[in-house]
Amino acid sequence: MAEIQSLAKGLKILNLLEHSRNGMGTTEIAKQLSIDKSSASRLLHTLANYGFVEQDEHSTRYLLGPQLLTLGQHLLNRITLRDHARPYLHELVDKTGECAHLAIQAQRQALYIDQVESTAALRVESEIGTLSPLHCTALGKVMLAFGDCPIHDELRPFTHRTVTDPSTLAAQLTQTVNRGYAIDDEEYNYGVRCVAAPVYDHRGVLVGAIGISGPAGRVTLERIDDFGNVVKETAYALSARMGFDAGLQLTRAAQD
Amino acid sequence: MAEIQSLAKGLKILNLLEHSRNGMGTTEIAKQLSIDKSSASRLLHTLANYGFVEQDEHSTRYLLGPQLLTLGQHLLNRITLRDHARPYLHELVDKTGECAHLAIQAQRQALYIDQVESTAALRVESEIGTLSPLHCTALGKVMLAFGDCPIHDELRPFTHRTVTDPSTLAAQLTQTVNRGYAIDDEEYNYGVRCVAAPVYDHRGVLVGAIGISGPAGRVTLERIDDFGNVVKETAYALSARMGFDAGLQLTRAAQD
DNA sequence: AACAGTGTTGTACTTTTAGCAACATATACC
DNA sequence: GGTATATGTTGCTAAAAGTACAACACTGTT
Repeated sequence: MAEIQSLAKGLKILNLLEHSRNGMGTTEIAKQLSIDKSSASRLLHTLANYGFVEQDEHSTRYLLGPQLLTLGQHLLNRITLRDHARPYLHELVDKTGECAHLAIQAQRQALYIDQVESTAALRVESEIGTLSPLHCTALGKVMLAFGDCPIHDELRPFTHRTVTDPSTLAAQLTQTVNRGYAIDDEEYNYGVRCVAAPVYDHRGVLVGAIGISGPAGRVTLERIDDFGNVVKETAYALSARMGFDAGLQLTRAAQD
Repeated sequence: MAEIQSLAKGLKILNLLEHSRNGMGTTEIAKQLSIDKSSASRLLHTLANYGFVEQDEHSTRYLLGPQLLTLGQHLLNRITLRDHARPYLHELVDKTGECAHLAIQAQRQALYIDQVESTAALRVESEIGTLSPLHCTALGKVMLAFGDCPIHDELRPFTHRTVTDPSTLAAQLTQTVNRGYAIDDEEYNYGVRCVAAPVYDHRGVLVGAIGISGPAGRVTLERIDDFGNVVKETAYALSARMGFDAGLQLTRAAQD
């Protein structure tokens, strides 16, 4: 197996910088890796050009760059969430018999990134990759209620049940927080009710929402609290799978 | 400035993989970067050796690797908002000649966590670590306008200009969102005007605010829009430094 | 079974890179 | 201030590394 040595050296530099608190100088890095100062200098410039390292202040010491953060976050938020969520979506389908969805927030909307269809004959069709408004979908309301995005846009009506009054919506969101799951009662599509709950990552940051949606005839208002609790518990299990630790929040709050 | 080309290619692969949800194959990567399959293959092996990429399941497609997460997290823990903000506070002082501040939200108040004093003779004294109300300071208004915290407390007056009417404040906050910066026009301390703008982190979450404050004689209402735009742009640059990418949301939506 | 599509190896060619300087700049110490 | 020590960057050429073109192994498809 061939190795591209120049690349390997660059990667070694990154690993080296991880273990230094205040950054390292060109010479220091060169010594650690047993390469010449000039090589280290050129490697560092290349890394800096792509944002993988950064020169601190007076163009002296090098630190890890923001690009690593971008890539790392990207990895964390996208790849893991969807993969981890899949079995939980199946679990929801098994327990409720309805279609299950996973969404994240994007462009102030809810972006559906995964879906597991129920085997039931009457099922709600939906497409992965579509954007839906936040104020009238269960997944969207979860993001408004548990997330950090203020309500910027107008509350456009889609059905006669769509909540268009901000204070009514605010009250609903408070209720949503209290009960731990959000409801869409035919507010986006006639004949469709949805329930959704928040998914957190290891830092306790809201990363998405999972939920179910089904015809109002099956997802009745009498049963909706049972559905809600199932979704809530499943979402909580998924959060735990993502490394979320409820105790962590308390610790952090105490610190700040 | 010399560039190590092999290293650059490896880094380009990482950037490429960021924008693909399901990973990419060797051939696909090679085409995108206009390099040979064999080169791509060897570069990928090297990246994989150091954990920067990973082969998915049946040794076919490549994905971003866990090492990026490690480095990214490391960076995140190490570098704080305050460290990042400092040069930008200096920049504000240089450009405006006024005192610059950094604040975060804590306990429903604005907590001043850093300050850079201007060299001007008439300067506003302020102490790091102090808490100020949200409704009558520029930094606080930023948090109300761009953040997620509803207005809980009563709007206590500090000067005769303090806004105590909730709907007036709400209108001001809408205005604040539209123009991108907040103003405190002698609403907390007589003779002091402040301007502040929001700072976001890599996830697009509001993490704090930076702003300037100075005597009303220098920070006049005529000049306040100029100050505002300077603060806004500087805050935006700081956000970018924190990993915030305004285009990210669009990119994400397009991919899935 | 042939085919189109991957991904990984050999090998000779040629380009890039490493190492050695010199240079520029910064910091410390009499 | 001037010398000394250390650092970071830049020319230059030998030498080593990487590239391209194959051939090969493997998969799934028609």
